[in-house]
Amino acid sequence: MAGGSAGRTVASRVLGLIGAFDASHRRLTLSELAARADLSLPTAHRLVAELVEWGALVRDEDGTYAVGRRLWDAGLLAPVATDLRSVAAPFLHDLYGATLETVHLAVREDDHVLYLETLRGTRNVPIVSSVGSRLPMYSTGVGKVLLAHAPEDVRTQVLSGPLRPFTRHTITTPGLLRRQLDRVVTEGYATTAEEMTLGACSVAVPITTSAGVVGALGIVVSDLRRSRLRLVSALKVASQGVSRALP
Amino acid sequence: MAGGSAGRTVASRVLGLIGAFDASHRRLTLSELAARADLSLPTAHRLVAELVEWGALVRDEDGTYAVGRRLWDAGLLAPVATDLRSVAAPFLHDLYGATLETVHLAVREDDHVLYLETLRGTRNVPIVSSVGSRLPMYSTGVGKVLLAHAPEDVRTQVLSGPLRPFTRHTITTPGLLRRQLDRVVTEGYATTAEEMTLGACSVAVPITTSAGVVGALGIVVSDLRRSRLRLVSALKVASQGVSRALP
DNA sequence: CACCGACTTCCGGTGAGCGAAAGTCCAGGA
DNA sequence: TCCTGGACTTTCGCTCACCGGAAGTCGGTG
Repeated sequence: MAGGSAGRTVASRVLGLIGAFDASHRRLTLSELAARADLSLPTAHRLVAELVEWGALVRDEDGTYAVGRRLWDAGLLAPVATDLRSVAAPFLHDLYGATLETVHLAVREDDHVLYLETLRGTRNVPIVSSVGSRLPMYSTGVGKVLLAHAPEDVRTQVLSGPLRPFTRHTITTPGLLRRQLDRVVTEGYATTAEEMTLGACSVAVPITTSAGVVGALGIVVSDLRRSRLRLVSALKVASQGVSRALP
Repeated sequence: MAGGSAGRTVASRVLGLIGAFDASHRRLTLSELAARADLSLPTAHRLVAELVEWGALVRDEDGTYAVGRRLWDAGLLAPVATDLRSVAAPFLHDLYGATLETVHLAVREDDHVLYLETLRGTRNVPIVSSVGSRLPMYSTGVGKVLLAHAPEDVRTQVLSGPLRPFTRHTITTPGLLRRQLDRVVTEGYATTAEEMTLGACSVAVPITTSAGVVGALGIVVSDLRRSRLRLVSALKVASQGVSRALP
């Protein structure tokens, strides 16, 4: 068997096909799938046919492929902070009802924020996060909260890593960021001002249990100047509620 | 190679392992996985190790396996009525805010109801449905709505199939059920009274577009007698809103 | 300490899977 | 109409990844 294909297992090829999809590639043609999974066209064809038959992928009438319902089912069974999510759900709704702004529940995953839930507000604020998306910690409200309460090695790593600017307001100076994080701990909440997306500001608070900070609640608005204290109060109430209801 | 294992593809074994998990089997030991996927222990061991390495499964510290974060990610990319879900989300929140009861968004999948979203109310009403669950159509509010507006062959199939009773109030008489469905069409909403679960009643209305009925909105309460008309109004308002916002 | 059940590793035979190549299909232009 | 190019589909024979019996490991238990 020629070249780089030797030694790869069938399982890895199947997983490669599934992993070929991502948030910006929800639909792929067979050729794209083959290329992204690094498979020859016949191999991709054969495996994809089997995945479609099982329901892991679906083939659209225009010939493109997408993730299928059966993988959707399987994914829902993943124990991704299930306790936190189910406990927090009603409080997220309360927050949404009280503010009508975009509300987030997030946890730390290594050196990124993982968004577990987002309730999208009706106002016209640009939102880049959605359920399942991972964003940097230094440029988001929930991220700053989680980073401020993360173990020292994570904080060091993020602060010493490249702080890529997303907008002209993104904080790219480690010293300034660290001072902000210190203040997040003492004041109990974090804010961002157009640091991830122009036109979007955010506030966030930690969810604390006896085991420490297990997640963060955040709200995204177009302008913080007037509403900051009101939003912080609402977030703190919700966060207390979640903490109390957690096992 | 001996026996029934011949002819099976590696891909089918991998998918069998993923499919071994379901709502009542979220965690499985290696032996259970092997048995449920019909694999020998060494084969299961080898494949599972590869799935864990990729992130499709996770191994808990107690040795049991569960669906991993990477499959959760992939599942979120599935185009499972994404338009309907995103459009309906704010209206579901409105409904929840107005009633504080459990709110459902569901579509028909063959002869079952598939629950796309559920917002769980704070009242103490027993709820068996959750996102991704499939329930019969004849014993749920959203199910009756979707069945009443389903193609005739689906209606016939459900009515002639076994109507298994879940409680003593489940409707098991095809004639009675058909009369109810006719009334659902004329009155524009469906109700159930402890037909799926004792202590849970429901109201539901269709979401209608130019292409016909594309889904249903439902509310679950402990008692319908007083609030029926109020809930129907709220549901109809929300349903109109979703219809208008759908592409 | 022997036993048990569950998991892990080893290893030789073999058939599932690989990709080159040929075939099919369709859309767009000459 | 025929040609052309691109994308997908199918065939086929070689070969190496995979399978499972068997043996090894490990922790718990009487």
